[in-house]
Amino acid sequence: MTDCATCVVRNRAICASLDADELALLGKLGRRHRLRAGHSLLWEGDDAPLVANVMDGVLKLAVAAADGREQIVGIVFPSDFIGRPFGKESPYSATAITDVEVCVFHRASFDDFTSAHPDLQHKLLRRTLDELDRARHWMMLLGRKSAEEKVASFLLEMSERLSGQACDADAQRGFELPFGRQQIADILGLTIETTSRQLTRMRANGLVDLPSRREIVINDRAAMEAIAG
Amino acid sequence: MTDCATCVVRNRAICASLDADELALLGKLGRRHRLRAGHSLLWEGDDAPLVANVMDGVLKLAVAAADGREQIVGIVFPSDFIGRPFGKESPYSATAITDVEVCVFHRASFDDFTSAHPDLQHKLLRRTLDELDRARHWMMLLGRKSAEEKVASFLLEMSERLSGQACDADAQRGFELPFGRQQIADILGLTIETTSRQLTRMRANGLVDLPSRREIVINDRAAMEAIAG
DNA sequence: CGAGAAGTTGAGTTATTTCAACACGTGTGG
DNA sequence: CCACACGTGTTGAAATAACTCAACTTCTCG
Repeated sequence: MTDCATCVVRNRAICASLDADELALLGKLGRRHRLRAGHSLLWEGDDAPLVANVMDGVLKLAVAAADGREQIVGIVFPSDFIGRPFGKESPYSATAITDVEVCVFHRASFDDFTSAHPDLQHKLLRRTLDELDRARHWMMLLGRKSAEEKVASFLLEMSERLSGQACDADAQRGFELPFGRQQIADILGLTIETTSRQLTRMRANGLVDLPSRREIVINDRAAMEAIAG
Repeated sequence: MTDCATCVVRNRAICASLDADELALLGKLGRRHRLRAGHSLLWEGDDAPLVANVMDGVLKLAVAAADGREQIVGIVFPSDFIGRPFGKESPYSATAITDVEVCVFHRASFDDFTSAHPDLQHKLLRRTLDELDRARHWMMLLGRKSAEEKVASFLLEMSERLSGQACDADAQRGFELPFGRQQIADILGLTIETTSRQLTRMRANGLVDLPSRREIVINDRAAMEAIAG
């Protein structure tokens, strides 16, 4: 049994809509679970018997082609929800990018619980609507933006989403990506070489500093926004 | 006042979850409205004071860049839902592609009604989850597929969604697109020329017939699926 | 310290875009 | 009924952004 009362993401996750009694009930359904970087929680095309809340770490949602091409279609941060409630196989895989801690539920029992708790369902609807907006916004990037615009947009979005709690200006200027270059390429629909070249060029122009492989410092946010288009 | 009892899409739209009394209530909130092809119901970035169900016709959801580039991020068919419940400005425009008949609600009153009717909310959640899956699937296409694969995938998806009611094999082989070439290009993240060339090539290979500008006949579905990847 | 993974850089190739001309079809007015 | 003009779609040639392949460099970690 899981102790929702001490959950680190409780006030940000969908569970925030529940009162103490409901939380206790939900706690009986959930199991905390650790996942090492590189391991998957859901597989594309497989029946998905579970849903989950992320407590710590980052996961990617990805679709793969037969020949190995991969497109990352979503990034899951702490307090985000993973999975496909109400039936259906999972249309994408969910794989841990860092070591991850999740709160896992059997899909069927979570579905039942959700149906009985309209507030939870409402919270889930709002989140899904937000995710849909984000996905559609990303479609514009994938379909119509140049490599340079893609990288600039990516850096700006990550600087915002990674700040999370600490949303002061400093945290947004410098941050550490949880992704390697190949993963950035898979998010942007580019090759690893093009991604690397764009970052190098931005560093040469003084737009960013790259203190280490995964650290990014945005020197000129306004210029970056102008490039992102 | 709108008469939901005689609505042509009632059993397919989200309203299907409602009983007679609830339908009558909802009917008081809704207004039927006609929209000519080319006119918009929502504008990107504007506050969206309404939501709607489509009764007849087709609309596009699109995101535009300052320089005129456009990406279509969703296609809305009869019985589909349009709009962004629960606040927020509309992140995309919704524009009629054919003449359209919609059932429009003030967003605020629709939100209230939804909150009071968990079944409706449940239906809305399921639809939003489906839309999210579709959008993510499309992200793979936009980010990783070649022009040929894009066009093949598009034709197959349209053959399925346009069949709608008449889902016999004939209706899926030949169908009439509600889009012009430019709109197909905006859906696929290509130029109009590339789109045209791919279609011409498919006709030359005997994969499709193009009896008129908007008609498509898929001759070899299996081959088309192989190309779509 | 050494080996392997991850990232960068360069040179050449290619898919897609861009720019421009042309074809088709349809509706209007002479 | 024909001519013409406009919107839409097609085709061709040239330009280019991004990809591919390959070598090299830099980190990371045992």
